Amino acid sequence: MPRMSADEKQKSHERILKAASQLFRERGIETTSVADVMKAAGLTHGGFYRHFASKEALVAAAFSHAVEEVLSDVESASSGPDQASALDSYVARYLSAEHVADRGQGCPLAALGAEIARLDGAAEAEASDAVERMARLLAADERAATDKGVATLAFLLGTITLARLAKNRELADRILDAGKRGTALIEQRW
Amino acid sequence: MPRMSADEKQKSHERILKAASQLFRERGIETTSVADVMKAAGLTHGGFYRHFASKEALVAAAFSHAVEEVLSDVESASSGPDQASALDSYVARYLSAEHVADRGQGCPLAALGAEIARLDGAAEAEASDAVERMARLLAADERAATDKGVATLAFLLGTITLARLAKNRELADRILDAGKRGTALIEQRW
DNA sequence: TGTACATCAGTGAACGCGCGTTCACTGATGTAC
DNA sequence: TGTACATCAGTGAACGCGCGTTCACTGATGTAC
Repeated sequence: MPRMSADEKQKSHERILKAASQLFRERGIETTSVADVMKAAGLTHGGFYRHFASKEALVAAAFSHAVEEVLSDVESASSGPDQASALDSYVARYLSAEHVADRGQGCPLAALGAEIARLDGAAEAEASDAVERMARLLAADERAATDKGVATLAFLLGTITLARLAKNRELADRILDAGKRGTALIEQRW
Repeated sequence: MPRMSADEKQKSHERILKAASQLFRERGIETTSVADVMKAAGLTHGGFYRHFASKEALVAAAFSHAVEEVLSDVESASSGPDQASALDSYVARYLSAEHVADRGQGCPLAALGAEIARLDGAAEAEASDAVERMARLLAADERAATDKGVATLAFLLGTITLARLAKNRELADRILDAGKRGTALIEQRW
């Protein structure tokens, strides 16, 4: 069957990256093997090293991929006519039961932040930049104080982490409600 | 050398628990081996199963141990004469550069929350209860709305997670400052 | 209180297993003429 | 455009290694008389 065309290779590359960025967020980095990722991408593990130098390199690339995805999503929405409501709808989606359940497509900082903070590879620097970019977006009012954005991000991330720890739906909903009230408070009174 | 007295066994048990609760918070659960824990407790790995049925059981016990430690610390302080200022000083300690650096002795929800949310063992139920107890303490004003406590906890946890991702001290300090301002806002305007 | 014996905390070698990574191999792809 | 050949994407077996766990063993502890 081998070998594939250059075009096919790039498609494989993207499938690996997509699978990794989802599986790492869902199950964690250490708990997801290279073979798991390759299988999810429809390939066998041996071919992995034609695409990435190591698992560590994949971690950095997959995290970066997830961050760009989320960021460009918010960026494009908030560059539209109604910037404020675009951010509001992003916050509402962030604090939804769907986001609590769907780690694989959710916020990479919430899913992997604590784990990445322990590493000291390329992903660490990526994550630090992601925090700043995300905060700047959430600060909303142009060149205004990014500390408002930092506060909003901290609040969102903390809320979803607590909601994911809740053992039942009712508690999770109470946590999400507190999160909504909190972000509104920051929005209005910062 | 073996065997030790019942008294010595209990001391070993406590050393294992203490080492585990620190190492798991520092390095993560999956990235800390049973042998690492036993070595830190001054023992060899073989003896582990005289104390715990499995690594999973140790995880639950160590997490619980860390939570009780933190909780009794805050509880005893806030049952004193000046409850409000005891909570204030806890929040100040939580949002300190020392807490950012010292994961091993810090908040177990911040260090392990995301990782535990992915498990489905005994530790998961423990963590859910820990969220509720912690929130009740932080709500401060007696039987008042615990959603204020939930919001404060989310904010603290989110802030320390972001600060731990910061690649330099300056950014970390800016994040901690935003956290201080945010908790004060919740305290005053909730 | 002293003696005989069962218990069991701790040791360190060994187990099966899954991990990240390497490698010989395959055959379609891409290139040089 | 056609032919000859080098490249290399993907496969699947194999590597060394560290993991959680088990086990035979040790000798001090605890207990029964």
